[in-house]
Amino acid sequence: MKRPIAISDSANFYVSAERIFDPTLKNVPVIVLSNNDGCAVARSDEAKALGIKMGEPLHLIRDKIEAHGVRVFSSNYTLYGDISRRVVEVYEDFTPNVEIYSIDECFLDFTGFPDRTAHARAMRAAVLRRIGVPVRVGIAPTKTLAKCANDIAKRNPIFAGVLDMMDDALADWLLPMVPVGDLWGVGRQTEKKLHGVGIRTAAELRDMPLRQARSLGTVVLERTVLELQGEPCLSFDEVEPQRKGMAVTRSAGKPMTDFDTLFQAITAHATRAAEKLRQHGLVAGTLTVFFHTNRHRMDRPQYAGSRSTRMTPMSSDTFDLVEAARRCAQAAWPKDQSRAFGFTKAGVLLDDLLRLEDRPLTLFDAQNPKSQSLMTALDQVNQRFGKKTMVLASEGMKRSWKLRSDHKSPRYTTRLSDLPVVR
DNA sequence: TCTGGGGTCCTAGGACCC
DNA sequence: TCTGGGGTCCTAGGACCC
Repeated sequence: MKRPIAISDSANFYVSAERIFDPTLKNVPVIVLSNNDGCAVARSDEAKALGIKMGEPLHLIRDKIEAHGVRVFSSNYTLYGDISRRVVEVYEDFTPNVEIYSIDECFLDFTGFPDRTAHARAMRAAVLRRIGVPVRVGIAPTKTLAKCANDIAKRNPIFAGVLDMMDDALADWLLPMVPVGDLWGVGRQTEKKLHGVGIRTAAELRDMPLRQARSLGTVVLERTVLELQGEPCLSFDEVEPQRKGMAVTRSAGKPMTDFDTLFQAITAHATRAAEKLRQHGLVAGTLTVFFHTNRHRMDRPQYAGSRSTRMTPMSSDTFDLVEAARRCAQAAWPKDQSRAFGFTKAGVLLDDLLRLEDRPLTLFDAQNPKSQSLMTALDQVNQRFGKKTMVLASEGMKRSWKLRSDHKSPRYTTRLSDLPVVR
């Protein structure tokens, strides 16, 4: 028995969110800009009709904005996050199993509803009534097909925002009309390759031999083919996965030419990154700093610098992160002083994230005068991990006692020379 | 001159997504 | 002159180990 998966997404979500609080925005062209007001990241249908493209730079559309009275907004992610959460609450009244996929999309388990279309219509009406945001729903046996159904419902008003594609015959009828490049997981590169072997529609991709899909693309394309055939390869997952990395990056209005200016930007990014870590209750194990010149200006000297460092111990402390970022920035700064580089983009990336409470215990820190004695440290290790714990001394670690999670039994290492003298 | 057969881990880069 | 920000996953290749 196939399990029906629905995907519900909001139309032009950021614009819809702005419209909730300002009725004068209805039926007029509206766009929402990216972080630095650099380009359009959301457009109302009316704005799309004017030919304003996703990600189009603001300076290229100024004429259109003036000529057609397009209403322009800076993005307000706090607001969008709040509205997103409320929409999910409504979904939860219609199914117990909700997987949040993005700020405006959820996968919903529609198992057990005899009339799925009616159920989806009722859900749609409830979201519109309670939150004020229009949503569209696609239903199918796999995520890829559900996304596809959602897309078809979005483009064809005849479906009134809901398309149930659980029926094979219906899928057989619709898939030949879907361009292969519109599929979830098929981007520009893959589309080009598929066109090269004569595959232009979703139906043709569905019928492609698995082996050919694998060799033309990767295991990802092979999974897409299977999903199109109705075999689920992407699992429905209610629990939010632990995030793996985090980034704070910005473009600079004016090119940054000296180290102090760049470091000011890096400091701001590292500070923001530390806040974000603490918000999520996380600590970072690796920090990377990068910065580069304007890549659209190949006539100017180009330079891209980046450096990573381990955070030992793992931290979400602003001072720790800024200090690590400073060392990285200095190390990555160009040695060639003869050329003046203008850096227009810089960022701080955090990796190897861990929940604060899962962080390796730092029991002994040779740099810290208050650090505990070796015996106290051993006591704590034994208390926490019992007799299975091994405590080793090695040249491996730089500063602190650290749980080596890659070993089967917990193992602590420290530098021999860092061991305190035990009296 | 010949040049094992496993592994693992790490990194860079590509592709895709919202 | 201007041209966003924040994520995930996959692969290939090198280093290193026994």
